[in-house]
Amino acid sequence: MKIDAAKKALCNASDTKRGREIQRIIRGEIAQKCAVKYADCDLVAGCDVSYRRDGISKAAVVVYSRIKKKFVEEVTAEVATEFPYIPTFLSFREAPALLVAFEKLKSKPQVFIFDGQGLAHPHHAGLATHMGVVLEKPSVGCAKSHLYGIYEEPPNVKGAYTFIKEKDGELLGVCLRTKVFVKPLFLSIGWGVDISFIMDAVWETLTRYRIPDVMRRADKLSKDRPLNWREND
DNA sequence: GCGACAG
DNA sequence: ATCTTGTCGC
Repeated sequence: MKIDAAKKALCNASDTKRGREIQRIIRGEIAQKCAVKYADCDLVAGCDVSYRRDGISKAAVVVYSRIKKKFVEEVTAEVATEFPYIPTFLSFREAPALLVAFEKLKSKPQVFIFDGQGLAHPHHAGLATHMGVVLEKPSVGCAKSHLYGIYEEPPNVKGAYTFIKEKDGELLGVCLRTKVFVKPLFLSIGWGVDISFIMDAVWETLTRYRIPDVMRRADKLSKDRPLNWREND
């Protein structure tokens, strides 16, 4: 799929100062209303990135067809890791590899799920929101731990959830118990979607594990090593 | 000043 | 995220 050049430029920051400026721009592009209904979507993409000590970042994107009830495409991309991991600046570390992978996609997913926050970010510019704006596609944040927002621990029952809110009460996402006796997930609104949308998108491929299958697949694929892989370089 | 801090 | 050994359980 093609990606707008101007939008791609919002994925690179020389430093955190510039990164914060970009996040302010991203925040300004957040849609006020849900433009698409999950029920009308077919292709859902799960996106993840792994990092190796040799300085390579590997992005993986898997596409699930709701109509066919199966995965229909997988792509990966490796690029040099340029940005360090700094809390609240995750986008600049993961986006470069993800963009290369997205451009390899033959299909056109209508929904993108990321391994991080969306609006549940101090500047409402988490990875999912950031990429949603860049791709101009509905996006969902699916994080394994908390970063920002006020919430309470949901009851120990599968499906139980609580809301994650901004200090002023604005809804950012939900803390969802996907499995009993296991830490809950932190879902948050990315771009162009609402609370029910992100709940449906994650629930769609949730089985016996804590993480939805679409994200587990992307995670595994991003960590796959070539067959002729060898220890010492 | 102190604690928190996606992956 | 990555690294890393053993261990518990179906």
